[in-house]
Amino acid sequence: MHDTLKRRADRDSRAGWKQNPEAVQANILRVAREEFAKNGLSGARVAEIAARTETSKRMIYYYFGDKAGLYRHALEAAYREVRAGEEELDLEGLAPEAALKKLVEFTFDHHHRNPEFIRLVMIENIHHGSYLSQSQVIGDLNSGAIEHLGRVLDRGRRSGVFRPDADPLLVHWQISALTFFNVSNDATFSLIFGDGLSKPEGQKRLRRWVVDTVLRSVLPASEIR
Amino acid sequence: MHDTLKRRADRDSRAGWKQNPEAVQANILRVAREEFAKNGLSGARVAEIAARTETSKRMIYYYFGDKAGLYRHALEAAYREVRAGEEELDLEGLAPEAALKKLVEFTFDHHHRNPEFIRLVMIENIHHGSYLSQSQVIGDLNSGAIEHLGRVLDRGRRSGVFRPDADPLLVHWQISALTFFNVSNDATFSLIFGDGLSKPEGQKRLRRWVVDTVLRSVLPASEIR
Amino acid sequence: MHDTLKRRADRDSRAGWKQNPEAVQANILRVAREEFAKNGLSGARVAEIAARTETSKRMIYYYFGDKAGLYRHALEAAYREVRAGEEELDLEGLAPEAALKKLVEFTFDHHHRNPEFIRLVMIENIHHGSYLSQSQVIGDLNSGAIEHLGRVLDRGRRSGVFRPDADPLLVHWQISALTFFNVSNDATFSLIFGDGLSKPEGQKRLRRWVVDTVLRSVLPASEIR
Amino acid sequence: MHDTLKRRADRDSRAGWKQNPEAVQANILRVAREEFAKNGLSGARVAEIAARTETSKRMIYYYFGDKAGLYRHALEAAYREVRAGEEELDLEGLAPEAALKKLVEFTFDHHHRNPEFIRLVMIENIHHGSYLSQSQVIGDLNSGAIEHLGRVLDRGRRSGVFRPDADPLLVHWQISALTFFNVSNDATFSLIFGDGLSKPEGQKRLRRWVVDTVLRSVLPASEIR
DNA sequence: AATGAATGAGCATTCATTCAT
DNA sequence: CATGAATGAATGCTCATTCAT
Repeated sequence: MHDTLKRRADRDSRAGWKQNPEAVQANILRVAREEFAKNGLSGARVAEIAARTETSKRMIYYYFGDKAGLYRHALEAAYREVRAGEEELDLEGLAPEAALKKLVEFTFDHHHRNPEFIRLVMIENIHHGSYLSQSQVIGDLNSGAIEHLGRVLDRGRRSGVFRPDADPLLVHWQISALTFFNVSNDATFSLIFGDGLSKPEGQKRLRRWVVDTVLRSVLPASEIR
Repeated sequence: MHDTLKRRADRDSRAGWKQNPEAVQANILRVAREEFAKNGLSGARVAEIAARTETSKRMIYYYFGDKAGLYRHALEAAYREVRAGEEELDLEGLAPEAALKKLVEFTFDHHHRNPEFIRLVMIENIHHGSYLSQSQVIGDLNSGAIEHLGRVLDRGRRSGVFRPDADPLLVHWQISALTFFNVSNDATFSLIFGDGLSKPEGQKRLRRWVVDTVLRSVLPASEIR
Repeated sequence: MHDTLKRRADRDSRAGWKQNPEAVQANILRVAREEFAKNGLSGARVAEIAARTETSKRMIYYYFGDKAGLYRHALEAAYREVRAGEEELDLEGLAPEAALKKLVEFTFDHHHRNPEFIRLVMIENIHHGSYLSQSQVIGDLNSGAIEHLGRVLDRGRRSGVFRPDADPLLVHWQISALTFFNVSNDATFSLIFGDGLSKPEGQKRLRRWVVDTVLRSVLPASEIR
Repeated sequence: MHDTLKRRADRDSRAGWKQNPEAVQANILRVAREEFAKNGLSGARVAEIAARTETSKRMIYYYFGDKAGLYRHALEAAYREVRAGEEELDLEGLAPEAALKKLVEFTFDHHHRNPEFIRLVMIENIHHGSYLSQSQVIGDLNSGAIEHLGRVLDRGRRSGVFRPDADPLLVHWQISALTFFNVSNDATFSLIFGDGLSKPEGQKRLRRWVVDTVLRSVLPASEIR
């Protein structure tokens, strides 16, 4: 072990992660994501974020420039994490229908488990996407998802289990809509129609219903009428 | 004609709708809805709302108590308007499939034409529905939509064109998800996947796709496999 | 006495000058001028100005927008006051030489008695005149001074006591330079060359010297050689 | 060649003037002078100075203690440079009138060419000379200028071309005032009376006018009346 | 001698809200 | 009912300066 590394390790075990820029930034970003997700961009308070951090308000400005910069970085980090999760999903070895089913279920579960990410995206839409548009990460986001899905649909089309005009963009849009709405609009939907679908049992039904809906939507027309 | 009414009429014809409580309140609510929809609850500024109003800041507090009260009233007004729109829709005279199609198309178009309402609902979900829950209107909202849809599905089930387990709540949820997401997530979706689906041509395709998806989802299982 | 005036008077004697916008603004401006003159634009503290005021920091922003706006108004007010002082000076009844002498002495004394004004002008020059240039008052400042002096010089030229090419702009410039420098550079000059000229006796000598210099500069060339 | 010197030379030829204390300090001082002249003492930013420097913020504190210390050193350096310029002026070989003329012209031109120095002096006066008073250089500044001028005036007095009561301090004061004001108050004067005197042609007129004024002021009284 | 990281006190400014008339 | 004036508690942000290596 190098001397400097040893010293840093010593320090870290003593004074925590201080004098360790990456850790400080990660710590700030984690708290910022929570606060922005909870209160929105203008609703979040820099002082509150700083207070919940292991460092000071000053460091937020040192690393992220201003509140908007912090928000942008938190948003980027959230997107990057999601992207990383999607990468791990291996659909190539499955039959087309099973692969599509798995993808929908994964997305449904992912969004369900990550309401913070959903809320950040809601907030970003409230702001007309103006912060995401300034970010570097947008470019990276496009490629993957559609291509993955495209390959699955291709295979299904060739084997005749999917309709020939199945469009990966539309299917992805549909999966997104159904799994996103489930989290994003839970509050108002429950208020108006009761929380039956929000409870574990309801979520199970909903999950099956969503999977079924997506699969049906890509079946060959002949299979239906 | 009563004296006071006469005076009011005089005043109205002179200074417009001033000194006319209902009109003043409506004017405030209209501006408030726009501002809240554009900037969110904490993002909206009472001063800005007042400035765009034909009256003063003081009147906002006079009629609505505080900022939260104004927001709640604006939200209620928006929901009430939507509700009124749904009432007008007459599905009883149509065949089940045509009725369902019409309902989906109506909802799709309505949400598309009323992004302000969509944004208010998004904002309310950001706030966990805590303002809608305090409102008087929630009670009125439930009944209608589901019952309407329920009757259509019933008729379809009886005539065998819809699957026997078609659940109006799930179908309504699905229609909401697809038509809501279309407006709510337009910004981020366009940013990531291009704005092809946002443009008129894309919206047409999407509309057909949504209708198709919903209809397929309620077909009898036997019809598919 | 009108009722409202009476009420205001009552209030004023009770709660001071509050609810009296002009007085509040004047009070703020007076303190602001002192603070800006003492510490410069960036050196002055809004909080400090507010503290020395009879009102609050909030009112400064209510009436003047921001710190720069307050500075601009304070600068304008100072210039306006000077202008008003110049107006009172009546030179028309005096012989040309006596009139010029009186003008120089008046300017010398005025600047000497109003170091705060001098300092504000110094500060404004440090800022390249960018605030004065945005102000409305600049236009009013030009006309008077040069014209007054021009008439005096005209009379002197005609009676042969002043040189024919005496230019009011240059003479004014000269008077300004000598009387302004006396106040503006007192600190450094005293430090380097001793404070003899700063003390009352020295100021008397300087005043005579300045008057003499100006008068000599406008004598006909023939009178000198 | 000593080893350490050799190393330094190696370093210097590689990394420029780094690791060369005098050069680093000079570099800092040059930038500091510019920034202080442009923005004033409180208006200047240590971070900005450091950024425009070839070294770091830490070095500023290492060499100059704090912001005030840096300002003081920058001010001193500026004065020292001016002083060095004055030394070079050789008036001894000229006739008294020619010598005085040359001195005035030199001062006028010098100030015109060195607005940064003028601005530093303005700033120091804004601060009541409190930094210059702590400086070591003040002592050196006095002697030269007045003595030089005194010898010229002496010679003129003896030959009868200058008035017997011509006081070198007053004449110096006058030269300073006229040439300093020309630069220091250019912004506000131009704003109020037009920029005619600021342009090259105007500066020529002003220069002649200033020389003329100073010369006339020291003529024997008998010569005038 | 040198550098990136860190700090706390302070600063200009804003906001929802209430007062006085 | 209506309106300009007034308020205090925050809020985002900056600055000179020091620490750790």
